[in-house]
Amino acid sequence: MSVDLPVLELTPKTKRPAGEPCCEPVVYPDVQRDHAIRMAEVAKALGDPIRLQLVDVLRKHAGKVCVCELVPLFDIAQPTLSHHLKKLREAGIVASERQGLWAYYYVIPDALKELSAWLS
Amino acid sequence: MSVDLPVLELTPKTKRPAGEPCCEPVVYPDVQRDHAIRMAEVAKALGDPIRLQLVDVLRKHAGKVCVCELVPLFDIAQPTLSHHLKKLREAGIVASERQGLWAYYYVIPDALKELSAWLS
DNA sequence: CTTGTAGATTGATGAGCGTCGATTTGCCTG
DNA sequence: CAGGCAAATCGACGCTCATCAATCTACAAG
Repeated sequence: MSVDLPVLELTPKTKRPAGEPCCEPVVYPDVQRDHAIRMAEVAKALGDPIRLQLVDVLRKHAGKVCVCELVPLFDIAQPTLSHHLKKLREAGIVASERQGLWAYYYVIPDALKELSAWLS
Repeated sequence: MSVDLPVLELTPKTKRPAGEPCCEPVVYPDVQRDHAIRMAEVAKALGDPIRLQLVDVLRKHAGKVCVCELVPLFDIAQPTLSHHLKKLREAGIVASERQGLWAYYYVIPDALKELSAWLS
């Protein structure tokens, strides 16, 4: 998990037959280590079909959505949905707000911005 | 893992106190099940810092990049890098081409398109 | 044919994930 | 206070993951 970048050597260390370079020297990653870790964290959270659809619902719906509305949308048990929402919360993609018995979830503005910008 | 969508009921099944709706009926996910699965597959592959940086290098570098140029960029063993490249291949993000001893990798055009479009 | 090298594969290990049933927590209402 | 409900947490299950050392597979050069 140690991605110590900026240690690029444009002339690779591995020996190779003289006069036969396998390819042009490569560009080293522009994305800094921290950004890569952050974006990978978001991508990982989106790496489950249910969580991706959860984010999709929350994004399409302006405002906050009650969990009790989300449960019947998916064919999974309530604790499993709660687990997925927790993952999205831990990834900083969504946030929640309690009001009495119900919990309301919403997508944090610009949470997907960095990854989106890198992808396009 | 069964996300049988289009079975949305706009009037949720769960009982609730009459006259006290917890929220407006929610929109059901626009993304079809297949698209969600496909995009989650791509997102999952990008959900590792090293793989994300690998894709970043390959994207920034026009043309194909030799594996021997990639190895010294990251602080991981060669089999581990090979493993990550395989994951990216299986996710349909990159492809490879062998020429003699060397293997060249490149990002498949438009492989990230769907996810990118959904994110923005 | 033998040696050396690039890259992929295998096997093992320890950690994490998705799922569920059961339980707990917190709040509202009689 | 007692009962009920929404949502979160717990505990357990089987499975996948990232990682490495060791091995294997092609291929090139002497």
